[in-house]
Amino acid sequence: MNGKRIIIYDLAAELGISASYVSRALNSHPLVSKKIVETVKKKAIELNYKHNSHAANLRQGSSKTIGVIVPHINQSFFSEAIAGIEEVCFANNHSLIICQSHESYKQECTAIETLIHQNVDCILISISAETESPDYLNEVISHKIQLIQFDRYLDTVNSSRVVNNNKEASYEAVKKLIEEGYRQVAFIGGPEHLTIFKDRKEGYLKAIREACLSIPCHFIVDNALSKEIAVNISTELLKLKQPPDAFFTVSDHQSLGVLQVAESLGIEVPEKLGIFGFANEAFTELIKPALSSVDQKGKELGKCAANLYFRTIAQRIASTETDKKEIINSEIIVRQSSLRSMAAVKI
Amino acid sequence: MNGKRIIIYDLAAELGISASYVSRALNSHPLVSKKIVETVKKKAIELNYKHNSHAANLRQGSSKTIGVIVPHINQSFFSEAIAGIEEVCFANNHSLIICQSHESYKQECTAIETLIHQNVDCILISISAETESPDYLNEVISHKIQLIQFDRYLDTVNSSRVVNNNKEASYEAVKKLIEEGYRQVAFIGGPEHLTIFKDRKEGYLKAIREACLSIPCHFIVDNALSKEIAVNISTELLKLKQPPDAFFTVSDHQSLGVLQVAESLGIEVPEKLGIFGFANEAFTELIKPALSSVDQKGKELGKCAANLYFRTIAQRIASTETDKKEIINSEIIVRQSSLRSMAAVKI
DNA sequence: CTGAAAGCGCTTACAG
DNA sequence: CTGAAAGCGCTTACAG
Repeated sequence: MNGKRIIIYDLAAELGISASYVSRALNSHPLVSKKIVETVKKKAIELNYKHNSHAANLRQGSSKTIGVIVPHINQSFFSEAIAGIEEVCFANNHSLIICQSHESYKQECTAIETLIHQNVDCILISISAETESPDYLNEVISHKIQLIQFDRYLDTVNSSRVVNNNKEASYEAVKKLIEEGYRQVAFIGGPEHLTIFKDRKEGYLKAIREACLSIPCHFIVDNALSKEIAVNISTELLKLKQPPDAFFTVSDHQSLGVLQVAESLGIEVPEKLGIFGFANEAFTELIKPALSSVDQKGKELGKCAANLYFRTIAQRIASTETDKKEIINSEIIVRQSSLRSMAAVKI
Repeated sequence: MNGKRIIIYDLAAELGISASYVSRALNSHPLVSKKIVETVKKKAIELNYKHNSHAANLRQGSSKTIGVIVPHINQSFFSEAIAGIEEVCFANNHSLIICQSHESYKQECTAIETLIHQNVDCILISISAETESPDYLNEVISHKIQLIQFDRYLDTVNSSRVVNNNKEASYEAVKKLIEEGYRQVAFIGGPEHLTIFKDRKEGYLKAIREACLSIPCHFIVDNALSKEIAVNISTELLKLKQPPDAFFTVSDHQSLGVLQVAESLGIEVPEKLGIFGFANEAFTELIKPALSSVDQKGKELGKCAANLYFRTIAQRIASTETDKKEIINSEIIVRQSSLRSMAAVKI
């Protein structure tokens, strides 16, 4: 191994043909005979030649790279979505750059900047809880980079998007709680500027309304998207004279907080308190009582989001003409934490 | 917004200066006056100019990008390590490309190929369970890309590396089990060609030897790095006439499997069976009984690994001269699953 | 079927 | 302090 990287010109010199021809051969251009393609590729391997994507990208104006930005890579839903995106990108011969916003608007902007500098062809994003302004997302669009939002999105931005049937899923989940006989179902929500959390709340409200339950307004808390906040809220509510007898939360971590508070206060779940989470994190089926939740089908959603991009470029349509809204149906998973009737039987 | 991307020449034309000067100003070159730097940067923002990293990289021969390859991004240890790497990269103005091998050698090779094509300056890798051959890693080195292995490494490859004190940690963990009075401690290990698993096994053996315990050899099982396999093995062992009274496993998922088997067989943990895992996954403190484990200090380890690279380039040393082996001390976390004495007190 | 030449957008050694 | 020119490694329209 000598010091220099092997480039197309080295191959050309070795083979006694022109660099352009080598390039075409390497790309299996139809006008190059199979025999030459083979010879060139063999020589490339022999000399340990590696294609330099940056140079090709610069010339072609496309990086064949897509970027994905999520709040956290270690949450089940996001890591599954990324697995789905990866699969599709891989099948389409594109690279993937994964960034985390860590729920911070500032870090999200940095990630977007980086991806623009990297000249990605498309950005798939699930926005941070802090993000309210559409400015940075519009910046992406103004740079002719395809933008696809998934799960958490801003509806003030014109882009394709893939989301779950959040309203319906929440409605079903809360209905399950009501069917189990819970009457005072509290709600712990997320930031209101994110439509998915607004939708989950609406689903909750619809189920409550339909059952003609009267819920005190302090049982409905928005903008509480963390275990810590959920712990504080549920502690407060459960110590009331007239406490809620169930919680529906927009994330599993919030539900986990509620569960731990119930435990420390000696309130039995599901007998005295029903709990229903959202996202079907890995831990939900491991804890006791196992937590009821909503499976968002992250992998399927990720695949769908990525396919949206590849379908668009395959059809060579400008992004603005093709803003698609796709819905992935989630699955209600009822476990012990919301099964009062079963618990009664068990005793 | 018109269709074309704004480039340095556009700025130059607008400002009536040369492109080279604009480039220098944008990079705050010392020979350019503060005033001009400011004017140029202001104009850049005004025209919505974005630096094209690919072009710069091509010219400079460095991409200011580092790649990281891990088996799975959604395991606590790896996602923490990535968070640490991210932090250091960000502080040093470098981008990060994250790839998953999904424990597959083939996918790992693909990831390495991609990163070479992307011209990354450095690859940080924790290899897949399947990886036995050093060929692909050596390929990285032969392309003058810095290679740093962390956690799971191949010692047949010459590279810097950062690992935990696996042997000592395992020794301590098993000693804790022995101190609690467990005498027939079984071991469920990982692939033997990975040194970290060999080390964990050695730590186990050392503790066993030191306590002069005699363990039947079928209590020691290698190459069983998944929950499913651990379930099979522990089912088999626990049904023996003379079953083990404790398990030490090299991952938390294996321990989880053992725990679930114990539960289904009606074997009380920790009273009749002690369990000790490894990695301190998020679920370990959520399940019941809470699982004893070893915290690998993933974030610290990730930071250390990334810093290894930045320190090297800061000192402009060829990689071969600087192969460093760094050790991150892990922390033994004793929880209910291995605390027989406490359980006795409780009753 | 094959090659010479230009150009993607940037940086930098060289010259002034 | 400032600019003209070359070049990073590739691809492709053009020409033959």
